[in-house]
Amino acid sequence: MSDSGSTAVAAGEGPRYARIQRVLEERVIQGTYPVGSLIPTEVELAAEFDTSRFTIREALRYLRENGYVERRQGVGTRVISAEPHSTFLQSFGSLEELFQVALDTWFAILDTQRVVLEPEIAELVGGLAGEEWFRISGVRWTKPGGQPICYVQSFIPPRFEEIIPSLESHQGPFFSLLERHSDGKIERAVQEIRAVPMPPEMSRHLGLLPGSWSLQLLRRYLTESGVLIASFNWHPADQMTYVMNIHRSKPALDDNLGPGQRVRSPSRNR
Amino acid sequence: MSDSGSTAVAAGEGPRYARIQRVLEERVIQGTYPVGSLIPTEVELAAEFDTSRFTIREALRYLRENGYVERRQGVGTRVISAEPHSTFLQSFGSLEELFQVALDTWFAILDTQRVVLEPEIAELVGGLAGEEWFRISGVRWTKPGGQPICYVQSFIPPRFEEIIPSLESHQGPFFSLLERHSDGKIERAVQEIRAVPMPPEMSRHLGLLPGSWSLQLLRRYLTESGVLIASFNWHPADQMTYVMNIHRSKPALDDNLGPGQRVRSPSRNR
DNA sequence: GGATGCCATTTGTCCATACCTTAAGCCCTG
DNA sequence: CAGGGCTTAAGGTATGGACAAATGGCATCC
Repeated sequence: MSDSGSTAVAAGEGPRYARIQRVLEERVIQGTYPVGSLIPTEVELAAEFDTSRFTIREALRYLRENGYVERRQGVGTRVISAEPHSTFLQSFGSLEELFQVALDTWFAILDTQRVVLEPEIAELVGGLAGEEWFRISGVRWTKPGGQPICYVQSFIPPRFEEIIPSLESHQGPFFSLLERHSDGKIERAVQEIRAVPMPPEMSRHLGLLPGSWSLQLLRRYLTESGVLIASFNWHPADQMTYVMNIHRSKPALDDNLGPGQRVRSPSRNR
Repeated sequence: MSDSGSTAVAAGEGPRYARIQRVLEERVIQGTYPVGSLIPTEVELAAEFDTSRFTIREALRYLRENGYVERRQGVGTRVISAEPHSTFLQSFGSLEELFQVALDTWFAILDTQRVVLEPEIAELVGGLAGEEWFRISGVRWTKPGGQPICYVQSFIPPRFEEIIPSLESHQGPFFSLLERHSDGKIERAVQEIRAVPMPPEMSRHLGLLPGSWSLQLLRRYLTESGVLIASFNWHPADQMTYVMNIHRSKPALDDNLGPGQRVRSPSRNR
């Protein structure tokens, strides 16, 4: 189609570095520069395109930011992928957005216990069977005395023993308080979503009939020293939809659709 | 705490642009440069830090990439946020990752129909009540004659009428074929997750008892000209967990945990 | 008073050059 | 043959300059 690849500055519009960037990108995608190989050095490319090293670096910056190449001082620029990295994203301005409801709602603790992890639970919360963790159970409400939203059980590893009492009077998400008393910041979170029968005790607390079902959200917040907290949230199936927005490339900056969960209008029963 | 903010090059290690970058970031966070205001020009900052414009630009690049400021030629650098943009994100190398199972599994079409959208469905798929869309129903299997994984209903807007026949023999996800015949690329996808009773007809096709429950995933793929396709996936509740990984700042490049869904081992019954 | 055009300001692009840091390979030495 | 030091090559950081392009305000002209 085009005769790009010739040494003449590539056809096209826009600044020089952008044109060179497109040529280099195509060479990577086409395999002219195979994955795993080193592409020509900055000086060589500058000579080929009859430009300065500055302009070449600007073009290579794009290739690096899009995951095509990695660059190392003393080595060179190596192709690591023939296609761009991460074309779709879901973004969260903060971890609270994962749990957006927390801000407008009210949480009542029912009890706090030391519990020994059974093998099944241990696997889910990220601990070892037999360890003694803390378990805080409670119900989230729209407002004090209002509608129940979900039943919550949070499992907290034993190393936070001193913090447990202060959690009971804490406003806001538990993980943010724990993060302040932890070595490192939260690096990662994992969320698992299932449909499970609502356990009888929880049905009672939420005012549901026995045998009803729930959408269960399990979130583990992880620091470099391990699990910070793992929380189960049982939502009545007919009141909960988990919604997520995935964007191409760059998330819209002004997108306040509130990624995360939304409570379904209670009219839709079946 | 520190005496940063003085004109002397900020204490700290690393290259000059990185030190300046930290100073400027702090000024934005602290409100020394209020949101909405213009910060000093590149030339002024270069004079303040006794460095070149290049170094200042390198520092400002960081502020821009992290959503603190926006820059416009002829205007200047304006503070748009006192906190970094998008501190957590979930990344997808491709849209197929949302639906990772599709690659290793096999889809059997049960029927294709023109259907008039009822108001309730119309809202979910992103169409208007009364429109005539196409509905393709089928079952996804581990392999031909193997275990059923989920029941699928895909709703496709009328403008793709000519494509419908070729979908029946198409390998791979429908949306990728539709995208090729569409005006624009897929810009956005929305996924909604619910726990709903498995409709009786689908229970039969999946070999389940009546009254069983499902984890329902609804995905809408959107281009600039509207909905490309909307698919409902009903997974037997005890065989499905939807797992998502959220990372701080930069997604791990070598993270092949396979974000998306995983089929739970069938041993875990209750 | 309103439209138009000019001009100063500010960031965007680009150049030539220099030195530093890192990495890898080579050679010399023990 | 092994180890350490030297050389070389590459990208990383930095300077100082120059011109281009976009913007917004000001002055001017109708």
